[in-house]
Amino acid sequence: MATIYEVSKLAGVSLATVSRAMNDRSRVSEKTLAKVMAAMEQLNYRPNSIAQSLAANRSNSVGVLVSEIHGPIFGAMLSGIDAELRASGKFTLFATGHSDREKEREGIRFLTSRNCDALILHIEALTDEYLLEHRDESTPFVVINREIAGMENKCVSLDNELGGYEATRYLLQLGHRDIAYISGPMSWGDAAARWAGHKRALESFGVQFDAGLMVEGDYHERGGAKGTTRLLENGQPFTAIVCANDEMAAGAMDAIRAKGLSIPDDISVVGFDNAPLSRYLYPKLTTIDHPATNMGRMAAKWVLHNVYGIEADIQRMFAPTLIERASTAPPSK
Amino acid sequence: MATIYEVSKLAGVSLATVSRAMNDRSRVSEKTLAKVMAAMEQLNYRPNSIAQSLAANRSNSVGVLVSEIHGPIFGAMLSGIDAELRASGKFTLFATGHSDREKEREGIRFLTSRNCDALILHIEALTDEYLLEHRDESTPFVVINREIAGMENKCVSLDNELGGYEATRYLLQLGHRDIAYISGPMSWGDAAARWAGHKRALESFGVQFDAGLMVEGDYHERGGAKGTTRLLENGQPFTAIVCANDEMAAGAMDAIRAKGLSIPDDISVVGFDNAPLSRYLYPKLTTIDHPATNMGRMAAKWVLHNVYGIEADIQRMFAPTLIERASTAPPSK
DNA sequence: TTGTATGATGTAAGCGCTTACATTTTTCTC
DNA sequence: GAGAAAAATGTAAGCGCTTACATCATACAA
Repeated sequence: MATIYEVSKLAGVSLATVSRAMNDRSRVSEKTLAKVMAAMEQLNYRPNSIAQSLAANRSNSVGVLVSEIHGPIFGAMLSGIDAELRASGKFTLFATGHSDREKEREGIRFLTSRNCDALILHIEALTDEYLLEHRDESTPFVVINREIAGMENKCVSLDNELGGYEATRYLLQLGHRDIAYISGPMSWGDAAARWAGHKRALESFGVQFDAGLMVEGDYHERGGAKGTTRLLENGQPFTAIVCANDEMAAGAMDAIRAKGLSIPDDISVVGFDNAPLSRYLYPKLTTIDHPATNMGRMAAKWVLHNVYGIEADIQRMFAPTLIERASTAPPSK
Repeated sequence: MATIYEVSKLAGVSLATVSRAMNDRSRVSEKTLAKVMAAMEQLNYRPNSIAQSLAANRSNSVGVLVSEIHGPIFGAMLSGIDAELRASGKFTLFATGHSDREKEREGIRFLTSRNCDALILHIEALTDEYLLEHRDESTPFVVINREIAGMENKCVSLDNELGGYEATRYLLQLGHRDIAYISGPMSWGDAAARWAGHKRALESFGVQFDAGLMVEGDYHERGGAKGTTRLLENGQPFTAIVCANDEMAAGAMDAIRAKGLSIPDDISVVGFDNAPLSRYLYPKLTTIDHPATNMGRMAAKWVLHNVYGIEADIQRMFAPTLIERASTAPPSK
């Protein structure tokens, strides 16, 4: 493999000039630039990116830590990150945190040990406090899909409260008044926010909140099914149910059908995330779209802007939108 | 950040000894090792992995090129790769190829430009010829989910023919004899193999293959729906349909229902891949499991073994298995 | 004792770049 | 056309490691 040294010799210039020709063309005369380019071409020269990193003390790579890559939205997220980063010639280093506190910490260490210039973190187990403590450490990071008080400027997140609001508002507008709700684990920020949005929607329509129509779920299909069964057997009637994510909605649908009820004639169902699966449920699920790809892009842009000084408009907060499909209808009577 | 130099000074030994203490303990006396470790501890020394890469001419990172990360099985695949690679301290560099020939080529160049020690390729657009031409280039690679004649030893793949066989055999065993088939694009190796398996199953049960029951699809939901509609309107009766992947099966289900037929009572449906969506279809889809995670792990092991000399058992070919769910039943009459 | 393996450690030359600073060349001003 | 500013180029010192080779210490055999 040709090195910069050979190029400089062939072009009849110094090392420094070749380096400048690559990194800062403005500081090289046109004639020289042409000579250098020709020499590079002739030798099929490819700069050694590792050597560049060492000399420049910048690795041009950013680490991405994702909780579970096979989850419904991480693929989309990673895809957005990759697109944006690659367009600027930055490498994406990938690692998984498995929603486990120790593994997430270890993942960060691992990525950091490769001298990443920045980190994009999609993590669930590490506490806000931990992140706040490390906010000023040498490797800068953005947190994606999570809102941390005290470091909002390092967060790219979804307006979950608004999403929760929109989901319920849609049902209210259809005419529903008895609306059940299955939340995510309430200790998670997004679950709490979605739930808060639900209550705000009820309030704004003057509907009294009924504690008997709410169950705390776990964001999994099983939890959705169990919660729905419980609500159904409670005796408290309802004509619609909002689930704090699509997987629980899938479970809810099964549970509803298992009771011999039909969707949406007897009960309307709304999910959250617009995960791929939501399009395949029967009937297709009305849900709240999670702009994961765009959020991924934005996290990448944040890094490009804040770490590499590349011009970019940063949008921290994303507004989710309702996707109307077939699992909802006006209440039957 | 402390460097190896400071460690050597504090420990009262030379640079070389510290380096050896890190890389090849056997060549350092116990006493010295202890001193070095103590010094490292005291300085909170972390080796600079970039410098190591440059000096050792090995980057300890492997590039992974995936066609579409948000597709149904790539997440699982990447997850397996990451798990295996990280366990050996190797970094995973990620890039996307978007199933486009030029982008895949560019993705390989991009990854290679970071001096990856090896590449794991999940690509669709680049031709066998291209890969064969580059098989002996400086950066070794494995191809995942694809079987290339002439370089089988660099391929980790699924026995698609067997999968196709199993899918149809299952229906035959249930008693079906009129079995429709929607293939993937026949120019793709896996689509052709699945189709071949289907025909072999028919043969082995002495069922005459009927060209009127086969449609070439595109691996997408729409294609599955359109193909099924066509078959249904053909007039040629059938009691079961095999789709060469789950997305087409989803489309097929919609088309079948649109004709007022029921699944599985009127028509049984079998998919292929066991993608997450298959569990959410209604009724839940009987399908062929694609062991993507294990194949990812295996591709990583291939690299660990062939590039880094780490002991590992390599299995090139994976056998898919049938997952029985609710979309299939014996023919009604 | 001397000689010779053997093992432990040190010396120093890179790996292929970037970049501060020095030097040379060009351009501009009057 | 002299002098100064600006632009282009060169020199050389690293960046933080690995590793071939040299050196030194120790153990053991004859």
